[in-house]
Parts: sequence; C-alpha cells; structure tokens
Amino acid sequence: MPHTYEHPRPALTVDAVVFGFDPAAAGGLRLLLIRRGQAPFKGGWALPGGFVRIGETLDEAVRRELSEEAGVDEAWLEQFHAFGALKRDPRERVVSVAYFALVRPGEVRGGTDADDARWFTEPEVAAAKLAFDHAEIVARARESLRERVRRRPAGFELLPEKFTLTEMQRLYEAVLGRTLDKRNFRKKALSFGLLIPLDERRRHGAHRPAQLFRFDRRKYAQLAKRGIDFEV
Amino acid sequence: MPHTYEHPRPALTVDAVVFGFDPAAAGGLRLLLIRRGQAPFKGGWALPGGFVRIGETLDEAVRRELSEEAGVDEAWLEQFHAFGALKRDPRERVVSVAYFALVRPGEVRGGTDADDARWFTEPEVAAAKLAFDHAEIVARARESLRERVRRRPAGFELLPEKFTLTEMQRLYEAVLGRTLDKRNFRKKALSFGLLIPLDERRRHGAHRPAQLFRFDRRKYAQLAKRGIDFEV
DNA sequence: TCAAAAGTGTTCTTGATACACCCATGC
DNA sequence: GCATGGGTGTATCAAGAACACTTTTGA
Repeated sequence: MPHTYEHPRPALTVDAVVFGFDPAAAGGLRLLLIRRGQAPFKGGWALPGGFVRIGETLDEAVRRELSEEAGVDEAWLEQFHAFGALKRDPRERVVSVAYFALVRPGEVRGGTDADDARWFTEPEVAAAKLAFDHAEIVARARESLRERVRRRPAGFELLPEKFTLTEMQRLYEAVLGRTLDKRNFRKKALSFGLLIPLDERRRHGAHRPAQLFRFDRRKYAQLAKRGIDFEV
Repeated sequence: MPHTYEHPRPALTVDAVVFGFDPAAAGGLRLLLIRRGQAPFKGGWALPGGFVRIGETLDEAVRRELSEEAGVDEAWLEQFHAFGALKRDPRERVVSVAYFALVRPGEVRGGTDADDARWFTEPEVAAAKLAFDHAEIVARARESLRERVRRRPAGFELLPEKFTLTEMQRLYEAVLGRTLDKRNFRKKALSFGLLIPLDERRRHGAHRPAQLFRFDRRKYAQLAKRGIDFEV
C-alpha cells in the first residue's frame, strides 16, 4: 500500500508523567509539569510531550521531548497506556502514547525551578487543573506505578545513589499511598539481598546516623533474568 | 495549531491478539489469525487489525476490525502495549496499539473455519511465522494475559456461560503454563464466592457428572469497585 | 539529659503447598 | 465390575501482620 492520505489520519503524540522523589522533603512523590506557551490551555500546566516524528521510535520521541521540554536527560521510562478519546485535544484528533518516567530530581537540568517547568506536590497537582486529559493520564500513571512497584524494585530510579532504609521506606509509602511497619519493611527490603551496605553513614541533626546502602544492579539483573518475583 | 502536514506523520493502527479456549479440546489456548490477502506477507498469517479512523476511538477501531476481519462481535478487550519500532511495516512508518481479546470460540461468526480466518493452537502459531512483528506482539500479549489473570478473574470471558471447575482449572493451567493441584484450585476458586452452583450437571461419557457453575458478575463488580485482590 | 531518628525480635495469623482416596456414572 | 473423570480434608510450612523498646547522636 502506497503512502496515501485517502483518509485523514489521527496525529500521534507521546506524553510523560515524570515522577520525582526528594527524600529530604517529606510528603510524597512529586510531578514535573511544564507551562504551556500557546493555546489551548495557554499558561496552564501540562505533561511534557509532543508529536512523534516519522524517523523515531516511541521511546526516542519521549526521550527527546523530555530533554527539550523538561531538561530531563536521564530517566527510567515505561510505557503504560495509549489514550485515544476523540476530543482529548480540541484542535484535532490526537492519540497519545503515555509513559511514566522516574527521575532523581537532582539530575534535572536547570530551568526546573524556572517559570516554565516545575515540580508539583500531589495536592498542587490536584489544584492545578491540568490541560487536556492530563489529569486522567496522571491518575492512570499513578496506578501503573503502584502495580509496577509491587512486582519489582522500581523505586531505585527515584532514590539517590546512596540512600538509607528510612528514605526507601518513605518512597514506598508515597508510591503505595499507605504507611508501612518499619521493622517489617526493613526485614523484607534486606531479604532480597539486593542492598549493599556502605561504609558510610549519613548524619544530619542530633540523631543517630543512618546506615547508607546502594542498590546492587548487577545482582538484580541476574535475578530478573531468571524471573524472580519481588512482591513488596 | 491548524491541521498541517508540515511533518509526515506515522500511521496509526490497532491489532488484536484474540485468545480462545475450547474446554472440550485439551491443549491450551488458541489464537485467531487471519490470512493476508495482499503484499507484504501475502498468504501469510497475521493478527486482525487495521488503521484507526479519524472519527473513532482506539477501542472502537479494534471492535470494528474484529468484526470485519474476524467475525468477532463480542469480546473482552484490553489494551496492553503500543508498538513503535521503525521498520515494523516495510511499507511505511506504522505505530500499532495492541489489544488482547478474550472470546468464546462458539461466539465467532462463520468463516472462522474458512480459508481466511482460523484458530491456531500454540505450536501451530509457533510454526506459522507470523507477518510483521506479530510474533513479538503475541508473546507480549501472552505475558500480559498471564499477569492479568493473576490479579483478577479474567478467564470467564473465555469460558462458556456454564462451566465446570475442571474446565476452569484447565483454562488457568493453559494461561499460566503450569499444572495446578486440583484440590487447592477448587478451594481457592470457591473461596472468592463468585461462582454460583447451578442445578444442572454435565454428563458426557461414563463418568460421574460434573457440577456446573456460572460466574457472579454482579457480585464481582461490587468487589472490584472496592479494590479487592484476586491473586490465583 | 533530652529530643529525635535509627535500629532490632518474637508471636500470631493467614495463606500456600503437598498429598491419597472414595464417588457416581455408562458401558 | 471396571474404567473414567468428579469430588473431598488435613497437616505442614512460609510469609505477612502486629507490636515496643533500646541505641546513638548533637544540642
């Protein structure tokens, strides 16, 4: 079949729900949103994303958009759903393939505290009235992330290279939306044998300093290959 | 932004991996494939699917294609992944949103034993050398179905309205790819309280006749709303 | 010496697994 | 009466949930 335009075609975009986690600031996951420069929804907040070019894969398109629009060059990406409602973009018919992205907030290039790209807490997101159907996309991304995290240790893409077990627990609590028992969590977290204790401790304030760990990527890759389950 | 063609756009299709299960014929799930009438891959076997029209959602597009190409008017559909590799279609750039579909083989309109649409067993699929990247799509669909079935009782879309516990067990064994213990399976299957025993029994051959059940959709909808887990 | 976060074990309950025999039927 | 698939119960083990106090530090 030749490349014809006998029928008009839906346009194809990608959108990214960028999650970040700051272990210092309590209070859950944060979301990276960008301010729209044009109508529709001019001045409103939206997910980074844009049209898929003819010479790039979906993954490449998201990475490019994340870099261009949000200053994010390193991210763990996972596609979770395609959104195809008829009127989701008032201008024309657009189908969007949505990804969630996990980034360490520190790794975002400048501009993210600027006027056109900013981290939002969950209540801020709720108050922000996102453009298009982006609120729905975010809701679904949260759900996918939750399911994802129950099956494999995904959260390490959100934690700094060195982290404490308390930080890790806070992250899991934020993703799962409920508190976890400290002792049970530590037992389980260590039981996988994927956390390497470091010779360092983190001290901040007048407390007992916490043991630092890093994630054993090598060992995880081996286990994942054999299809191990990581229910948390 | 007006409807411009300043950049060429990837085309958008949907494809469906149609699973069927015949409780009588032992031997796992079957897949509905259609024979291609044109190049490329003319005469080869492929998934039902096609271009998304400008005035229909993704779900509507799959349903239309399933009806037109495969004679399937009733199916449980679930979107599982979008495939966007550059050369997946040799003619032009095509991104495809893939669904898996669960149907009762009996509910397929004629023509499915005809020349251009047929049920394939798993080994037949493996031998058939599917068109495009459809083998990859099928592999991923199997995986998604397996994960899906572990979380909620999805299989009832594959079983006849009235079924025996042995049939249900066969289905789960086919989906999960391993044998299950009969007593443990029955215990668990009944423990959810979603199976309604009927006053009928099925007799076939010189055996004790089996109790028939039907699925309690109403009750399931209530439980699902409250977010109950259905790990099998 | 006090405040604040880090760290640690045990009991109980629940669900998963393993396993072997009798039952009802048609031929 | 026998072959065939239908149907049932219990004991063991592993994992999850609940739960409270001591330790280390800096101020």
